[in-house]
Amino acid sequence: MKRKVTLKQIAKELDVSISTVSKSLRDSSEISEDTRLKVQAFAKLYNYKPNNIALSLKNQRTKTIGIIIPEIVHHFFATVISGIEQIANENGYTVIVCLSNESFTKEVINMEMLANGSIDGFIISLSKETQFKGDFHHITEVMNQGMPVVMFDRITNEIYCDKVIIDDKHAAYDAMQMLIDKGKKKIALVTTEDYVSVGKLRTDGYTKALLDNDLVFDNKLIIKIEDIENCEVKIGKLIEDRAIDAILAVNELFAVTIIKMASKKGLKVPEDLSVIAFTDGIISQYSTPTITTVSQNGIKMGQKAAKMLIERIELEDYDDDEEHVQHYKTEIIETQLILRESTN
Amino acid sequence: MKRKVTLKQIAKELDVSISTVSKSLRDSSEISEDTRLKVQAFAKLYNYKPNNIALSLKNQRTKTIGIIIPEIVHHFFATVISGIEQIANENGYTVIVCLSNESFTKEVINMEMLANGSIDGFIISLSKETQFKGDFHHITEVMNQGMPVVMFDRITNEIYCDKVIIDDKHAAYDAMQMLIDKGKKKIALVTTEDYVSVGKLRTDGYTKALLDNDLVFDNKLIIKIEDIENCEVKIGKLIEDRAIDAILAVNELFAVTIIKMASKKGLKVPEDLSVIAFTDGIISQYSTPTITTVSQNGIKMGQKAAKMLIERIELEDYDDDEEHVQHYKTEIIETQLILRESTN
DNA sequence: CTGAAAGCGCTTACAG
DNA sequence: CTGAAAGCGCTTACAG
Repeated sequence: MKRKVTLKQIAKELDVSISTVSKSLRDSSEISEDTRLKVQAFAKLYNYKPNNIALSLKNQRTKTIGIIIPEIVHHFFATVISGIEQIANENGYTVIVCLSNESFTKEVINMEMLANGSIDGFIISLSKETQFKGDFHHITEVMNQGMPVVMFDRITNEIYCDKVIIDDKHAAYDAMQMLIDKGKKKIALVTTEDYVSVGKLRTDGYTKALLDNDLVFDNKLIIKIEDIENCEVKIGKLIEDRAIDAILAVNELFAVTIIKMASKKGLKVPEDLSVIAFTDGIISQYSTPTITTVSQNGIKMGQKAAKMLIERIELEDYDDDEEHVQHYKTEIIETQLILRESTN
Repeated sequence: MKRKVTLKQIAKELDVSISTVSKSLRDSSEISEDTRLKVQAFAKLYNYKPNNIALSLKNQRTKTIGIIIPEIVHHFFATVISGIEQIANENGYTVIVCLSNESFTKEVINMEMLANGSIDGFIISLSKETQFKGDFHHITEVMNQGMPVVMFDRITNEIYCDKVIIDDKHAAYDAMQMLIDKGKKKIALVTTEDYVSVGKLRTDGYTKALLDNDLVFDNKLIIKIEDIENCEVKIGKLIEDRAIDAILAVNELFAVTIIKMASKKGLKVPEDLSVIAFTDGIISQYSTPTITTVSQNGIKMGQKAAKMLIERIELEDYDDDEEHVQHYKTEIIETQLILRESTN
């Protein structure tokens, strides 16, 4: 079992100083070609690789990005990680992933844990509980320590930082307009509770589309679902009682449940009922019928977030400490309406 | 912008030595209650938290686990990460995730990157390309350096280390037996190429079940799919030409495609054709009809893998360096047949 | 009871 | 051209 070799060992073996070894390996012109080559050969032979931790401590940079998301088993978040990871890798960064499991406390603990030197910056999507409480002190705290943060998807306007989102309101509006253009008159909305930022925005878009088109806005056509487990009854009732001709759902799980319930009640999708969902995930592609969606390009969101964060990190290396103008940006990722079988 | 405070700063502020501060904060009995409390109060006020990187360097332990998986957008892998993360967190570990994207080279690069001090151990599921090449030098290398590795799901027998798998062969056998008991005679298998370890094992189970039940084994009923994109034709042909009454699919994407193609060809599932899939993911629950699956409990696999790794890491802290007997284990996670609408 | 020193693995300004 | 020293932030055996 040959443990990893260190500069010290190489130095001893070659009977030179540690400094000489270090400089040789970094191709310093200070060192004679002779010893430089000798050291390099030896290092190669023993497969020397500098210790990341030591470098991190020395450089005060870890070259790693901390990601905090509510759940990894949601396809959308997995997609975002995938995008982040790609850009991170291209730039020599690695990625630490922590899950809040929608819990405020776990989100805070994770952030504090990572903030103590483990990472150079955060990419975060807030947990439901955090959005509900409206307590963002953990975010401000790390930002005050000079650690850059970019938020995506589930954000808050109370924090001023880099953000990447889709234009949820606009996207909902467009989806609605499409349904309205197809002649739908009585369109329901199946959404989450208002404290989830994206849910609220999509509701706004829904409402605006109705009003702009002089259609009746009926509160009873909006149902807000707390958790997916027991939504079937609510959805069933909606379909039964209201004689609606289309539904906009804020995620594909809701949409597929709607389709199931519709079929149980003897309604055909899309003939009797059109369905559009937010979040273009696996389910939409494989359900029967396939589901028309507003695609949130998670990969792109992740890529963008990673780019913004890395830029911020590496910018800070220059004008360190200086109270420079922090020009934070909010990037809007374009959505796309992907037409499938659930609308006609 | 108050940057993170260090021991040094506290020491200076309080006009004591760094050692005194350090000891005070660790409740050392060497220190007088007086100064201990004073230091602790000050540290609390300034929200002092020890720097992880410095601790890692000092302790030669990072308290982080490196995960390398082929893809994060596969629900199964996301589940496993979720399980790992949970156990890791409970034990004070964080988790670094790297994706190989099914590429051998990326797998190697990621491993080398993490092996240089960033983590205490690996949990890995091999990329397809790695399994195809049969080149595992990167694994042996890190193991030789004394870094524990546990492999899950996509493993290799050529490496002797801790492993956690499901009994793929047995699970396939059971699924087959269930179909056979229901009177199915002509059962097809839709699988991956043989170099994917789990694909091979499931094929073995399929074959054995047929032979044990004195049914005809027909090579034409096995189709091997390289990638999901262009499998529809192959599957369509299978259904059309062979007059089969059931199909075992090695993942749910294949299964849902089978169902789609069957419906196109005018066959009803499960009336005309029963379908069972490996991997109980989101799709199986939401497709129409819902799909009977062999559930691979990813959460449990992740938990088990994390437990094994942490145990190994912390065991090594004791008998460091000693060439102790390395009693590696292979844990088998139980699978379960989840009956749904795609079988009758 | 307190603090100086050594050390984890590295880099780099400085001396010789 | 080479090496000793200081330093990143911490801990701990040892001296006083």
